[in-house]
Amino acid sequence: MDIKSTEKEVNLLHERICSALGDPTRILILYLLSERGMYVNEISEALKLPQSSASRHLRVLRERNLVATERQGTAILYTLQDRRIIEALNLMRAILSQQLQEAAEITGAIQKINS
Amino acid sequence: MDIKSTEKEVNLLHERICSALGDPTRILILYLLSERGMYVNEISEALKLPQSSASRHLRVLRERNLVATERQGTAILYTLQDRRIIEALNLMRAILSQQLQEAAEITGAIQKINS
DNA sequence: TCCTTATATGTGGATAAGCGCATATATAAT
DNA sequence: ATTATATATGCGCTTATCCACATATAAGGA
Repeated sequence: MDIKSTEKEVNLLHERICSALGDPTRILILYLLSERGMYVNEISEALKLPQSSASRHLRVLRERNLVATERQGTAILYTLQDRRIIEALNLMRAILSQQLQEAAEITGAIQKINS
Repeated sequence: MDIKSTEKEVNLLHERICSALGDPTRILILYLLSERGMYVNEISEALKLPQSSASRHLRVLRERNLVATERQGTAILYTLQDRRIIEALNLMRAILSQQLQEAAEITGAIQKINS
């Protein structure tokens, strides 16, 4: 039951996307960009981040080809490279909301027992 | 263009799934489990991991409700909690394979120019 | 050219993640 | 009770990540 080395390489690449998603701020950025392209300062204001932090997070996303950039004068517009990343995030959101619902049901059941 | 605090909380939870996916070994484990339930030692052998590493990775996945456990005698069977996580991973894989394809086309074009 | 705006990066410090070794715990069998 | 098997955890170490401050770069306008 071994994993082939080629498959391992794909999964290593795979990990490049996943670890980019491993930071909550970057998830928020992706959701922001899913609505419209934005400039660095817009993002840093929306998320109340120091400009340098926003820039660095965006760099990670760009290095992993999750966002694209386009210079417009002195500003740089960041946009989603591939909207399917939002689909992937929404799938996780669906899993989460089900977990939360189940947790609430358990909490409710416990409260019933205790009352 | 502010993010509501409730939304922020959801995204924090969200991050719990994503950061679990942020490790290549855990991605491999999830793919293994997508085929069938497995015991810790099976996983550690398949991935050539020390038993303690496999156990720790599985704990992370369990704490985030991505896998479920069931004791069977002295062994513990790990299974996927929600197959949609594999859908999410496959979406990322699709994004990746497109990126790789585009990269190959660029490489090919450069080789043509240079020849 | 000098100044302003927008973005990127160098740096240091704090925190977390991952690893392997050794050891502890839990179940089952003799 | 002792032993064997399967899994989990304590520990120290190394490495990676994130942050915020200050500074650098890049483009545009006066």
